[in-house]
Amino acid sequence: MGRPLSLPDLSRPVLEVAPRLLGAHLAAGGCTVRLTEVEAYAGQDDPGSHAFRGRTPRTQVMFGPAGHAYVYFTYGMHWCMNVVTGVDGEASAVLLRAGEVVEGLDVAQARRPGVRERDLCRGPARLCRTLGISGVHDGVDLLAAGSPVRLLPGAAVDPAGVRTGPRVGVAGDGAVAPWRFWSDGEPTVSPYRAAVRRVRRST
DNA sequence: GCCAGGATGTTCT
DNA sequence: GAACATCCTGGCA
Repeated sequence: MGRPLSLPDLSRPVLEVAPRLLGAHLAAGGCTVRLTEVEAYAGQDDPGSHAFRGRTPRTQVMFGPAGHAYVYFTYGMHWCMNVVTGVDGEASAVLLRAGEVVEGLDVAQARRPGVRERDLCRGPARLCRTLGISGVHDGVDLLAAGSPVRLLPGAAVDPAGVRTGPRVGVAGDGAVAPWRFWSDGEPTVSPYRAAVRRVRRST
């Protein structure tokens, strides 16, 4: 702590930007969230990225300039939000996995009745739901003053408290880059759940 | 408390 | 047709 409160240059490489987004604030839907867990997706270099197989209508925002929101719909009912990083055309982004509500808690709890405060933004889909983020926010400029979703400077995080981990499920030939970043000791960071192949109900 | 399984629609092969 | 960067509910310890 104690470092000046400022946002990282989002046009830098995603693995550099991701840890520096911890502690930043995300304001939307009358609430402000302090980011506590993020995950980097490096586009062409990450088999787990939506953009790995190339540009599609769905992922075209990831290929655009940094500072925009890439919001996608998954599992039939959940929205997840990324912050596009890197230079134009690189398709890298940072998935916002978890956060803590620091402003507008009453609004958040009204939107999510019965949910404990620490669970409001514990998980990428819950974070979006609590903030009211959906597909209409796909591609918005997070740095524009008039945007419905804004990324703002927050509380600087002690680099020593930033923990990293390789993503399980992504096969790496040799060393695997630490894709996930989270603030140590944050109750809003959920334990990692190994990817399980879902068995679909037979038709 | 933890674990297993179902839900639900868009995207891509 | 199958996968999917997930969440919620119910059952059991």
